[in-house]
Amino acid sequence: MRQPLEVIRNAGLKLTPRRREIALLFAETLKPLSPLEVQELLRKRFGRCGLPGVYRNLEALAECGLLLRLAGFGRERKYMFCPGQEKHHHHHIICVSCGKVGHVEGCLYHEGMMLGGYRVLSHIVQFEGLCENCLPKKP
Amino acid sequence: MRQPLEVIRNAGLKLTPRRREIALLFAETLKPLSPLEVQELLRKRFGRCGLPGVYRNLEALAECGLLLRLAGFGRERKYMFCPGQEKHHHHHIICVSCGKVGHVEGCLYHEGMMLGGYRVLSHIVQFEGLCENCLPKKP
DNA sequence: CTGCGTGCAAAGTATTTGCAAACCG
DNA sequence: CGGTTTGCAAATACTTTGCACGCAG
Repeated sequence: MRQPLEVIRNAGLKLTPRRREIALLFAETLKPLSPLEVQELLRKRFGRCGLPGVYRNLEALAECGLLLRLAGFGRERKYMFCPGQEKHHHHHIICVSCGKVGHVEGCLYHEGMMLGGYRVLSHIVQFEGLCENCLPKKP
Repeated sequence: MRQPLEVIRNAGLKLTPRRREIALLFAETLKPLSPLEVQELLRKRFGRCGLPGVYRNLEALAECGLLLRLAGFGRERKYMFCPGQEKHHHHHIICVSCGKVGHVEGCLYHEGMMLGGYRVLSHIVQFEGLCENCLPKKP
């Protein structure tokens, strides 16, 4: 797994305390977090922290590939840590019970293929399910 | 293809002018529309029309299966007409050039299957591409 | 030093709610 | 007639911007 702080440096971003805290928070948590949740967690751990800064950092970290923007229908933005290799195409599955994010390998869709008369340029694939730990609880 | 107005009646919703206009607008347009776009189109065609009513109707029509909420990353909500059978599992592909929505049959994922150690409960799959008409323009 | 990064306050956008009047069935 | 549905105004939720100060490189 790539080292979060290295990724930030390689992207030409400064490694400020705020940035470092956010990156490590996601690396430890491994769950989808909204900007507001990130702010609350940072406040508990490190004192004050402005929401605009959180938004800017989440975008910056998503831009450099460390975080992933989550697809969804609502107006709520969510990000999560993506520990995979940059060039490795894969998708994610989120546990509806505990929020843990898993990786799904072997995607069957790829750029350029034809589907229903269209040439595919990009796709969103995202799963919800139950992880190994939560399965026994909800059989 | 199901008759939009029938679907509304069967869902126990009243068939008001506003509702009828929205349903027919989507049935004719066959493109993803945001609440604001819907309001503007209705205003042009039928005079005034309140945004809250549009929001409520879009949700109601999505609830009864006539419209589909579009997945995405932004904060902008989009809906589109879904002329398929209710029980027929399929996904959609949106032309990035003209916005036309096509159907993709034969999804390879289904409820209950195991993926990466998770039991799948639901999934979002959505494509962007170029439709037959727009393909020649962008070779 | 220099310019990116930060917090704060304030501005934007998108969506939702309360309510009285209008309307379908 | 009675419960939905509607438009309007206002409230809410979420996100972005402007700006002066602070800190990494």
